Amino acid sequence: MRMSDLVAQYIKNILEQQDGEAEIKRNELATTLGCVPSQINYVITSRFTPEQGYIVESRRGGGGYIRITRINTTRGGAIMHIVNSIGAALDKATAEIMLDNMHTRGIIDTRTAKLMAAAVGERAYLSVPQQYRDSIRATVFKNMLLTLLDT
Amino acid sequence: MRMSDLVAQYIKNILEQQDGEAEIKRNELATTLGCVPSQINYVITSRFTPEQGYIVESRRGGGGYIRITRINTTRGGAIMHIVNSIGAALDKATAEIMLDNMHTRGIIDTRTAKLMAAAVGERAYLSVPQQYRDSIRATVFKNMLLTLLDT
DNA sequence: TAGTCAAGGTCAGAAAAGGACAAAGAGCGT
DNA sequence: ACGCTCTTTGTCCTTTTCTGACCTTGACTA
Repeated sequence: MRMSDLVAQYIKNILEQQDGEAEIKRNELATTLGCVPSQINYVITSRFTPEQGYIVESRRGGGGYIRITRINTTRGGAIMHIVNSIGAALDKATAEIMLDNMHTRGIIDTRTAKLMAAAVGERAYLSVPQQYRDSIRATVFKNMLLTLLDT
Repeated sequence: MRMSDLVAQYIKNILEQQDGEAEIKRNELATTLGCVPSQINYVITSRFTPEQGYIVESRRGGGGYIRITRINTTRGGAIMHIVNSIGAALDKATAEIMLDNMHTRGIIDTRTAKLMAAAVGERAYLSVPQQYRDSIRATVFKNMLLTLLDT
């Protein structure tokens, strides 16, 4: 398993146990998991962004910390938030992160996540020139998200 | 025996042993079988297509992989039949008829039908030239259909 | 207040994978 | 022999992860 996944999982566990709030010490966690400290930053910037529904605060110096908070919203609010965060284009990786997130937050079930992932997966767009892919993906994704609102 | 057949065979063996799911490392497999890495791609795109009942996902970067999932085609005979009846292009009207049909036959529920309809609706394709729309729609639709069979 | 130590932050670069695509080769039917 | 399709290979590209060197911030203390 990738180090980054391990770190992400570790943090998610804490979030789960502590009701959406995890406070960690960067160096300590790095030592515990056996990685360099900057790896923690990498994981946070790649997997715990605002787009993905997290707020990250931190403090340097003695007694410093990194606090990760999961944003709590209603289902509809969360979906609208995601819809609004999608611009004219959307790449596959971002779409997958969003789906994964909605899934872990219980907004969509596994089946739905897979169905939607199939609709935005790269393999569905091979027949069309690069330049168009991310824009169709964006609209397809948004349209699907909107239907989730009235269920 | 052709290299491509060998590769296909190898993957099928794994699928056999691992209950329909094979996760491979492209470079590793290429080395094992003594071929260039891109040969693996060729085999996948030519022999593990949606029409043939396979879902393929992959990831780049450190710890990357290619995962091939075989769909249970007997259980989903009806769906596979539909997948194969779709050619390289699919217009919105036909897609909707298919969805309606599947819904009536109880193959998919209302929610799923709506979700899928959103993914193939004309609104999602406005940003792309006409000539491409029906072909993307076809692949998006096929890919989604396959996930319905995924256990 | 200056100095020191304890955090965390940044960023660039290397490494690890897989993807796309074009060109060349092999086979096969007519 | 010719043309068409399927295979094979190689080259270059993109994405994702990992690491380390160097920077900034904050608390404490002499």
